[in-house]
Amino acid sequence: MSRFYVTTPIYYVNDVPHLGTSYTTIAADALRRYHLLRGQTARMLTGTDEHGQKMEREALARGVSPAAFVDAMSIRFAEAWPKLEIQADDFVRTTQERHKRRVQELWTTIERNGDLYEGNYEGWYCYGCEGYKTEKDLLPGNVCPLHNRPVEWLKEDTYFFRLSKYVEPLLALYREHPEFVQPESRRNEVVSFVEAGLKDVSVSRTSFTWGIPAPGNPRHIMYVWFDALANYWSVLQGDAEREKFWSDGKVVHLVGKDIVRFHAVYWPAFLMSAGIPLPSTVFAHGFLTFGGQKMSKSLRNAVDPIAIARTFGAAIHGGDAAGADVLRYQLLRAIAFGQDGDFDLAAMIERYNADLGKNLGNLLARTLGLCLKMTASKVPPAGAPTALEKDLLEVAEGHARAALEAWDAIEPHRALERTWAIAAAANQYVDRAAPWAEDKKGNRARVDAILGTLLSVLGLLSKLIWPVLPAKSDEMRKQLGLLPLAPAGGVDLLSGGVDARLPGEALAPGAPLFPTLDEAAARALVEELTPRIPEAAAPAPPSPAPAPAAPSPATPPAAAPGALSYDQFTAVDLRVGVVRACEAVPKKDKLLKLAVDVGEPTPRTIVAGLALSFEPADLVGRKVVVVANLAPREFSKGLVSHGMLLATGPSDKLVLATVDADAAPGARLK
RNA sequence: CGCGCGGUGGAGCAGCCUGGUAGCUCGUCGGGCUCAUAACCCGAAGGUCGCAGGUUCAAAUCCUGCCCGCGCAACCA
Repeated sequence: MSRFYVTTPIYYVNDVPHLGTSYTTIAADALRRYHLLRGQTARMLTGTDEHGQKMEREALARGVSPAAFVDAMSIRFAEAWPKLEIQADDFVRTTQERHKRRVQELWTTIERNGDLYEGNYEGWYCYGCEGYKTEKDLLPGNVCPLHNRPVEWLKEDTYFFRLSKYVEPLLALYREHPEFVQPESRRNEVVSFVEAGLKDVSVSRTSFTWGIPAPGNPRHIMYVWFDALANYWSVLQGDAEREKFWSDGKVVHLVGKDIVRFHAVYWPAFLMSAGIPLPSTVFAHGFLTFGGQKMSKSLRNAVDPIAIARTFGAAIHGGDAAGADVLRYQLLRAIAFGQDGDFDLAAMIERYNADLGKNLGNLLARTLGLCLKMTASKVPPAGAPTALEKDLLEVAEGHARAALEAWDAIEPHRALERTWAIAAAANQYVDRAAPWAEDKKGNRARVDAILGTLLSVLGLLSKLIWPVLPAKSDEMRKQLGLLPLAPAGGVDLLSGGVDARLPGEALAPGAPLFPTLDEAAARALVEELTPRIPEAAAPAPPSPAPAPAAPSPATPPAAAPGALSYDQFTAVDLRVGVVRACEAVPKKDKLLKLAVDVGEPTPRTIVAGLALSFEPADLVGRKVVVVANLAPREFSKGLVSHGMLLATGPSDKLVLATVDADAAPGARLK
């Protein structure tokens, strides 16, 4: 019996379960269910990534221990997924002992095989940024552009992994197993990245403690990616049956396209080094937009997939599970898996009405309605098939086969397209066969043959939809007088195509499976589900006053909003400046780079978004008001602004704040 | 030379890897049926597959160049 093992990335515990992570996790669950239906032993893993310096800081900032902090955060993920009808077989947390122990073993193996060596990571370190800078990030004189002060050359002890050794083995892997990275566009990206050569990577840090210590040298904490990637493998270890998923199964890592490189380069290299078999496939899906808008951080937090499921479920009188099913369907049907896509509420409702309501739902309702009238809601005796029945069955089984192939190729959108083609064919068939006309003619045998065929096809459909719409599959099967699917290992429930039903079995017609939403209901639903983004996102009118260079999150809302103390005001160093030179900034069509004399030995470089309102030449000689003590801001390599000009108006009709005639450059405003 | 994605009937998309009558959903128009969730079925209108070259018997599909959108990145400091 073959094994199938699918994983999602482990989500950074400081994040929330949003639409993007839900998308990956739903896809993983659908694949798990598909393989179960095929009689395979299928296993799905998701979890949370809980280590790292950022986590440590975050916890300390709240005055709690990192361990307590991640406990509280992780549970939000564990609790979210079942609400979307996702049933992971395991939920890994990188802070779990079972994981840590195995990662340390992995480390030891790699070290023993000679692929780890101690060295030190050297670089320019900015204490302000708390991070290393590369040469190109720096201004002449090795000054950090953000903090306007010199960086220091620091050395930190670290272990390196000999990634450079694996260029050829990795290229061979991609060549011999083109399915290892999918889709192909991502594979090309990875191949060209590796072809450009690989440098050894630093895999430990000594500057923080919240992580897994290196065996034998606990001063070193494993770099988070080393720790995190290993989860897919670590949680299977120690149990003979579970280990077989890795050693003798198909292993699929589902990832977002942003983290392909880690999964398709680092991870297989680690495994090669340790002599552990490689996963079968790293499949990268695309990114989602929401109603055509990019998923900004605030939007991402505002769009709650669980609320969408709940609200939709209520709107169709089906409960949370029904709503989750519809969300799952929309995500997997409307977006080509592997490509970027848009999630649009109105489109979801439209597709719900069309595909789920009018096509599949109505097919079930009309069939059961016919049976109620003509067979007393019992499965009729089998009848001799005519060309109509043969055609339908042939078409249905052809689509079913194509759907299975699509699932095998990890193309849920195609699998669903083919599945729904069966329902469409069955609707056509009802019209052609016209059982109501046969009934009027008193042609019992024909009526029985037709309705029996429809019931069989509906039975097939109830199975094909199960990976994506598990709750609705159960409901549909109940109405058809069938038990809910409970795939048991070893039996391929989809190999048989259309199964005939036993005559006499009772049907149980019920409420519409997918009641359609009329225009008013649809509008109300979109209205209700459209996220309200907190006021921060509202476009602020251009203000002549600079925002105070606020020590932001430390002091939250308690203080009177907007009111500055006198001291705060005087902290803003406003000075008179004279523009000495001005030029456009290449490739930045809104920006001008100015040299402004503020009474200092050399004019300051200030970058301002004035290009839509002024020609560079018109500004030379103008007297302006400058915020002189604003933190420097880097726009691109080497282009740093040391101050801000005051202006007002829309961006294409700005008016500069200025002062009367006599003020000298550098004069302070008060 | 920053990275990536896209441009296919009115709207939204698939097809492109593995060239061979341009497909799906919605919308529009006409008809049918009456079992069904104002549903379903049939038919029609509507497309220079961004542009220009090239390869080929044959190009939406492969190659080259260009144009136009969008996302990311450090574009109002």
